[in-house]
Amino acid sequence: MTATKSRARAGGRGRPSKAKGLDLKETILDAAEGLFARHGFYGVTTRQVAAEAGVDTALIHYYFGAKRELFDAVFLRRAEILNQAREASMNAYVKANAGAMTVEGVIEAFIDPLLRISQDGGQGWKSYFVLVAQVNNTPAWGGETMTRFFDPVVHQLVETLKSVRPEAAYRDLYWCYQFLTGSMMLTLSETGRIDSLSEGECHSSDLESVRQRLFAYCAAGFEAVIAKQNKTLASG
Amino acid sequence: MTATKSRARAGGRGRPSKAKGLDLKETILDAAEGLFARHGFYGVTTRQVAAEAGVDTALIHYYFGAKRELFDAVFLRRAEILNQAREASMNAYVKANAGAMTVEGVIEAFIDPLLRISQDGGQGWKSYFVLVAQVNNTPAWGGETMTRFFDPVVHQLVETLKSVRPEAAYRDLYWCYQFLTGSMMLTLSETGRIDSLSEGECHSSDLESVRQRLFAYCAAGFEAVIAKQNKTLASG
DNA sequence: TCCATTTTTCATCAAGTGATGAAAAAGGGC
DNA sequence: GCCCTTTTTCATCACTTGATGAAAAATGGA
Repeated sequence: MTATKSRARAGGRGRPSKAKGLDLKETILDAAEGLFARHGFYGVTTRQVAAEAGVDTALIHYYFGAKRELFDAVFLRRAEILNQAREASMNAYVKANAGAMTVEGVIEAFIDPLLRISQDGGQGWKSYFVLVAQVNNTPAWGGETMTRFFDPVVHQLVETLKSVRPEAAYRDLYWCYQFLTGSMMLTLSETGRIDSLSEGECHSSDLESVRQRLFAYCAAGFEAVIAKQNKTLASG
Repeated sequence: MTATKSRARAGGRGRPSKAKGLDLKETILDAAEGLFARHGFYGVTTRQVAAEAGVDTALIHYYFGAKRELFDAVFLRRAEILNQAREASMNAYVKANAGAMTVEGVIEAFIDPLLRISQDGGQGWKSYFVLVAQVNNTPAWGGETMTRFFDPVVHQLVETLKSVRPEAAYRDLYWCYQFLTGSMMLTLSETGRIDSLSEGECHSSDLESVRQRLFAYCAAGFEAVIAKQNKTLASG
């Protein structure tokens, strides 16, 4: 029943220092992020967020407006950082391997920033990836949200792959991207299912093992689909 | 505000024929299934389910008890059918190709029943797959639910693959299974994202195109990971 | 036809929901 | 020190939530 009061200052009401004000906004976003990730948008109440942040309910509306706007703020906060990291990674790869790009190299440049951020970015980023994976699987408004925030970098991936394998049809590249993103999102959300399924042989949080397998897995998948479809087309 | 009254009978209250009674139970499950799939467990109220089914709210509690029990009933209804179809498909493949099984063949036997059911089973099954994909990505209780219902057939897949590639480590097979299930679930939930992403080049509902690509994609991925890990081990 | 049983409806509860307006507290500029 | 602005709290609203008990209606067996 009582609030956690973990981070907010203890005494009195009224206006605190400007620094604290900004801090509270971030504290609210952190609390909301964790809760939304665990229980989804409808599974969380503004009161829970307030309690987790150690803040009055009204303060959330003061800073963010309606509940949905709070969710959007959570989603937006890290989306830009993510896009910049991925774009930079891909540009760096293209620049460094201009003459000798491989499918696997391009895919690694696309995925690896996310794995690194998840490993080094702390719990906030872990929650954020769970959130994105959840949105990615939400039929009602998830597709639109993903499109709005992440389309450009995906098109960059597809175009780069097209330049590496000019004979590949866009249709095949988009299907393969869907397969890739499904694997990637499920992996990043670290649901723990693989832990129990493998009876301790594998661990969701072991992203180093993922790195040793996912890039090669996806690259081989892309190559196989491209080869197969071109063969089918040639013989048809 | 007013209920849809789409399917329930029009007049009077009281006990209808026994056939109608069973029908109403199914009607409620259908309505709940569609709504839960679109908006998640917390995004749906029992009143919405009642309205969609054209039924009094109290009737839902009469038949199913608490809201969560209704959800479980929805999940359970098709899980068994699904497991039987997949198990039969894999057994048939093993029997027919005892001496000459391939990784791609096994994977196809594992996935194809789901694609066929989704194509031929009507809207109810489509909703159900969205629901499963959603649960699969739910960190709080999703992993446990998936484990409870779907572990056996997954172990059957892994064991069969192990018999085809005895040199493969279980660790690799489980990781590859995770990649596979991520692709498969996202594909089955038909979010429509690939439609807008590819600007009309691909369609979520075009499962024939999926069939022509997903099996080959996953099989190549498995083979690549197995080969790479064995090479790493040998040289390490 | 009467009666025990099952199904359906109605009315309502207690708790919780998102949201808001106004007052109180704390700064900062002068 | 005074006043204007910003931040925080309090009290509360109008509504929705999941759930239930009891009454009403329909059924089927004797």
